[in-house]
Amino acid sequence: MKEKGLVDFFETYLLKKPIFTNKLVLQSNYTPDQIFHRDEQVTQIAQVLAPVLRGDKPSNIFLYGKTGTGKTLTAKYTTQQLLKITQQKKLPIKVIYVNCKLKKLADTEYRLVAQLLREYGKQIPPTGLPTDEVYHHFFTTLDKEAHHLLLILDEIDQLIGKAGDELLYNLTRINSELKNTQITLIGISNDLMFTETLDPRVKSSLSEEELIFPPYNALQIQQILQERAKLAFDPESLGEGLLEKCAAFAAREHGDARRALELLRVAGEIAERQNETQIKINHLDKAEEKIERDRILDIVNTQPKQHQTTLLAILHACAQNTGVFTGEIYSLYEKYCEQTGLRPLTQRRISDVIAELDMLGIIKANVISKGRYGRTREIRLSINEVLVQKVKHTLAEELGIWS
DNA sequence: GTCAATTCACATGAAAGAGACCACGGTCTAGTG
DNA sequence: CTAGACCGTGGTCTCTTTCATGTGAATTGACGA
Repeated sequence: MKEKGLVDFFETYLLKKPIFTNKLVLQSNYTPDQIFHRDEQVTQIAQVLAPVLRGDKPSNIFLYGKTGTGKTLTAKYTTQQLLKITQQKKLPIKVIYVNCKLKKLADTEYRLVAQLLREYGKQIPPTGLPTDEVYHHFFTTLDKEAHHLLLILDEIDQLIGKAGDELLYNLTRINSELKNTQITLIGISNDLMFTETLDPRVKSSLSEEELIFPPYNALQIQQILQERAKLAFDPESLGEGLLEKCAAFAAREHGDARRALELLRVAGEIAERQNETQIKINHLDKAEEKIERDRILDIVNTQPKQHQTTLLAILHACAQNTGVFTGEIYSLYEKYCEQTGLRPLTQRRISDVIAELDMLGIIKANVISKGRYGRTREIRLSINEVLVQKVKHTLAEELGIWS
């Protein structure tokens, strides 16, 4: 009577006292009514943007800070508050938020402009049109109705990395070409060194105002967690010292509030799944493990075959966590390619693939010079042994390599 | 022993090609009145 | 006459190759003490 068992399960599930009262609050896209420990930044942004209310063009702003320091949140919050006023007073102001990191959405020049046009209700094909034409379309759309556009470009470094800074130059220049409409850019970046790589012209016009978001400290994260936890959980379901521990975890990693919230959410899910009514410290530990494991496995599974093969070669070569070099990896990789019938890529490409895997945090690859014996990358694993075995297994299965 | 030149094994950059995907306009074809 | 199928052209985008240049310290070998 399998069916009966399942019905029972669902029924008892419903009867059970839920741990979460509102899970959405812990999701990263949630904007709370009140922002903590970012008063200074909120006021500064507000001060810079305020002229827009009188119809003047505000300076462009650039927001820096590591992940989870509340940049996006603060920018969204401030513009939302601004919009409340403009709607009351019927001022023609529009805010568009674009996350440039989202693949297939806004990670190239064409796609960004197409995405902006979509915000204005125009349908633009995902590809096929010349970029000039899309720009032209954008210009006429913008200028048709006099208004002021606040354009928030999140993770702008990703966009520039791929599309070049010409795009920003075009955007900052638009204002002189449009008659009725003005654009103010709000750039957000995780990378503090980002503007150094920009064309000086772009740099000076883009970062007329700069704002740095310092990491939260453990106490601040704790308060943020407390406020969210009030909304997200039943007060009794939080174990003793839980939030403190959670905050400490996150503070260890450069004060990443997003991570702290995720940790709390996953810990809650684990507790719920284990039929417990309270989240305890050990759930936090498990949550941390699970997040890391899921992240790595997710990355590994979504990599292209060539990357997977390269990674497998690295995993096998770095058996005792000793450093290995690009050359060794490449010959092992070639062997695997032969086994699976995959066409091997050139060493040049594999060199880049290794660098990409490094960026993803699965391996650690440092360029070292061995003097007379050349220059190469010394590659080490940066995931723990248990996970290595798991990844190896997944990859071997995926690629059909057994050694 | 000192110091500059050499050398290795790649790293790193730039440019260009291949192939997938897509829009658009023109042409062809079959169905309809 | 018209809607839909089909084709060629021209565009973007990603992944890859090819060619060229760069790099940093161990090693080598000339030189002088």
